[in-house]
Amino acid sequence: MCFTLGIVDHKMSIPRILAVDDEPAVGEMLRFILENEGFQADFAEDASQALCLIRKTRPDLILLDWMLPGMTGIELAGRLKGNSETESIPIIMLTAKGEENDKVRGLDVGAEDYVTKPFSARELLARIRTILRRVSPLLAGTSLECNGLVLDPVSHRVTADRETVELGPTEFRLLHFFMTHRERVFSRSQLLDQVWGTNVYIEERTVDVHIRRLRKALEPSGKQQVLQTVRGAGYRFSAKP
Amino acid sequence: MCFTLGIVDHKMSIPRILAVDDEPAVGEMLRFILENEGFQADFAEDASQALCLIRKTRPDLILLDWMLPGMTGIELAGRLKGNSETESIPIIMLTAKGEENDKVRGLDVGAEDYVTKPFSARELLARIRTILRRVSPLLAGTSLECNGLVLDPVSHRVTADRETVELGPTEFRLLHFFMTHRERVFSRSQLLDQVWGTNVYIEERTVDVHIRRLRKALEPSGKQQVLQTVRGAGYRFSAKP
DNA sequence: GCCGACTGTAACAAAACTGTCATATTTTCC
DNA sequence: GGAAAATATGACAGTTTTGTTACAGTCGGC
Repeated sequence: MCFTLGIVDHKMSIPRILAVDDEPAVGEMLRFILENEGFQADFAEDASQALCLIRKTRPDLILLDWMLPGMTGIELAGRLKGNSETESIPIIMLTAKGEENDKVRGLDVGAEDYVTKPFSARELLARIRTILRRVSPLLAGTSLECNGLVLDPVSHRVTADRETVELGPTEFRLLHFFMTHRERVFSRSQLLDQVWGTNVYIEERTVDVHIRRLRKALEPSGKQQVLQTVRGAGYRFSAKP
Repeated sequence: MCFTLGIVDHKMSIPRILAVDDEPAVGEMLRFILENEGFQADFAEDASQALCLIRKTRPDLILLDWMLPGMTGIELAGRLKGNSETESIPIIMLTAKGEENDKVRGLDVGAEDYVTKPFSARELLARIRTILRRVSPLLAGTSLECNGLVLDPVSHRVTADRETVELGPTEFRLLHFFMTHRERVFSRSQLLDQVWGTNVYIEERTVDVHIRRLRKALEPSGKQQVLQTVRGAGYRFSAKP
């Protein structure tokens, strides 16, 4: 079926998320977080703008402020859920603290989840992933790509020019971190903090060893050059030589 | 003096930012944004924890919620600004919307800037950069440019007309220093102090050698002319021939 | 309890960087 | 033009940093 094909096609690309909030600052914050995580982010300030964008961009998930001028978030949610074209788009409601009882109404109206403001970036992302995984597994993994090197967090798989690359857990996390923080030097100690976790006391030279393992795993594909040594400073992931 | 050496050393490293907010979700959000941007981020939930962390980590900048349990943010700010050890640490106050008049009090107490919640990540980062640039340009980490010659402290990379220039650590520091202090002559002894560090006793002629190496590295691009010899005085970085 | 995969550490090898010196080369001033 | 001073250049050996490998301990599954 052509329609299905279209959907499938779409599902292979980067998840598109629409944030709706009357506060532009919140919108920018959301967009920052989402884009940083590799999602495609759109932002609408009110319900009509949201509807327009939904029609145009067909988001895979919607973050919806409960309180909106004109049409409230709940009304908008209800309308989306009542329309066969849009009813399958999952919605996460954003509610201000203390509006707990509203959450029931929000859920009643068909929202998949709700998050109270102020929310933590990590929590929000976790919920987004959970829902995307449930609704359409192929989407949840914002797969990261860098000329032929692809890392898919969901399937926990790395490929170089379509060839599977075998990595241990640490190497995977290391590569994931690098691919989300490109063109930037990190000292061994920073890497230990960010990839191993804070307050772990591990020899700095251990980082070298894992870099080595990662390079070795990438070697068959020639992609090991993205992991660059910056003498005296640390390591860097970069597409440029 | 040893103390001075420490400071100089410190200024070359990554900016450390402390966020203080009684709402853990906000703290996580801040940390997420800051770390993602490459800052070193710490987080404190209350004033006493903040004081402890300030003593321990010596942050380069503090994000301070106006409203804190126990001691308010303003009180804490006042205390920091009253202490000679901490008075030079810039503070950005985070105030809730509608507390506009409080902003004056915040500034009175010595805060460098204020941001109203909810804030946009981009805005917050922009203000942080502005302040860091003002307080200590070396920390801000924006890339330096001079007709085609670009030095990016973040990726620790130098390019001349888009072509990567390979530099050793000392040459990198030397160029970095020159690009942040253009159109000015420096004697060999000044350069040794500023680039190598104080209390290092090294032959002055050594500077010549590193200048030579730097020039050689820039030669392929023809950019070596920015490093000019000032006979009898030292060296100068200049865009003009 | 055994096996295999994974980690961190240590030790050695290789590579890169550094400071110094000896020797050109240039500039300045007489 | 020539001497003296200042700077440029190239080579070298010591040092530091990084690469690489081997090994032992840990953990989970079977």
